[in-house]
Amino acid sequence: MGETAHRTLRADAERNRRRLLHAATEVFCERGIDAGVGEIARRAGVGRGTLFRNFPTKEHLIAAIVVERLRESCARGRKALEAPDPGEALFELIEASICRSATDRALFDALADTWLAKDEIRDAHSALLETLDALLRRAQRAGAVRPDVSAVDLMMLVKGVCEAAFAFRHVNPEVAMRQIDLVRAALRPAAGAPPLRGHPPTLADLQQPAAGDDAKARPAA
Amino acid sequence: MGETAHRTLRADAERNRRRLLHAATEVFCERGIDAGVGEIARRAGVGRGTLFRNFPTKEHLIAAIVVERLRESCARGRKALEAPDPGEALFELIEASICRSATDRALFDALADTWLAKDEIRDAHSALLETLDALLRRAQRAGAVRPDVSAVDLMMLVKGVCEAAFAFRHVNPEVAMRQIDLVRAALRPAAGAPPLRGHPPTLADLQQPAAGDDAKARPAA
DNA sequence: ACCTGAACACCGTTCAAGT
DNA sequence: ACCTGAACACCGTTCAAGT
Repeated sequence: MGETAHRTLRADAERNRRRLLHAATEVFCERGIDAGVGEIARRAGVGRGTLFRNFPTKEHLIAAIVVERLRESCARGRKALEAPDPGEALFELIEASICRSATDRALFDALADTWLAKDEIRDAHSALLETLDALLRRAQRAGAVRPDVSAVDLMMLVKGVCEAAFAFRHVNPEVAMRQIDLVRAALRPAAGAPPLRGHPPTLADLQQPAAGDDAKARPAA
Repeated sequence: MGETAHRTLRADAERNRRRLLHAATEVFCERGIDAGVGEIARRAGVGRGTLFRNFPTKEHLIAAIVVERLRESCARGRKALEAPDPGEALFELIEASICRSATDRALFDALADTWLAKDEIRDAHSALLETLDALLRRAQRAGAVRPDVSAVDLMMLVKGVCEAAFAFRHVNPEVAMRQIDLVRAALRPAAGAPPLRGHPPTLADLQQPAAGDDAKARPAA
């Protein structure tokens, strides 16, 4: 298992795959996720058929990008584990995530049940969550973060803030900073504040095979 | 100006319009926003053409639903202004929003610049924000909420939490409760905590005509 | 093996013909 | 005035023919 697990491709095929991923990242950032696959293929300099040879479907192409971002984020997290101040290491990672939310938007979009159903994404996501958990526990041991929050709680909070910050990226970049400050305040060890209700959600909670899709999707009204 | 500003429709037309809105709300909740307009028309018992006579485009149909939700939410906010405890009135409204996020998802999706560009949505959104502002100031005067957050800060934070809660609605409903508690902690008047950086974003900040679309949409990479 | 673009199916939208 | 469904354009996906 490792980097070259994907059975070796012909040189030109490998190059096309990389070009497609690069072009797709660009195009999705510019025109949004609904951008046509035709433009992606054109910008990558290949035929439309080649896109579907490398990625069985548009969703798979998106998933590949998401996995890339998840892995990068995980790597940043592991580096942060070596930083001297446990609290600041965690907060700076959060801050970086929020600031990168323009480009990493796909990352956070992927943390919904639809996408987590995909195996590769779920695996990369688990790895990230474990790293986040290590960072969080370290910060908690140092007394920088309240002890009752779990990594899943934190991930959800940050996901939300990132999406909100992204939605308003054009109108006022300063609000992102303020959201970060609010997250810090939420995580601060509370003096007389009540603890979080319920019990801390665990990684396993997120990995129940998404019950929806066609099982019990009927709404009330 | 008022409720019957929309010039009177023929009886059957008015009925079709309502049926379409109802069917669309249902279908979007079940199958998501990408559900086909064909199914909506079928469930409403009208031809596809009728849908486009009432709503010039699928986006307009969605916008109509969003405006409905924004108005409802605004009404709940005004009612909360009359509740005795200023702090709890605000927090309960937030809690209600998060719990309704499954059905009100469209509401929060609409608080991105793309949608705020639409006049009707922007107006309904302004009204909601003004109500929220009144609730917030009242809670701040009562000392229940730190004085440096603005209604826009709060709206963004809640939007994020709602979307995160929605994304995990199937896996663990308890996490929503915990997110609410985190929001409460973030808003608590902080003892020795640093104030939010920058200056409080105002309603006007959100209403700059979204600069994007085709002006300066070029990304870095 | 892999690439390509014409062909297919699907969905949002339009419009000529109906009442 | 309003309704309808066939027709159009567009986009994701497939596949027979090429190298």
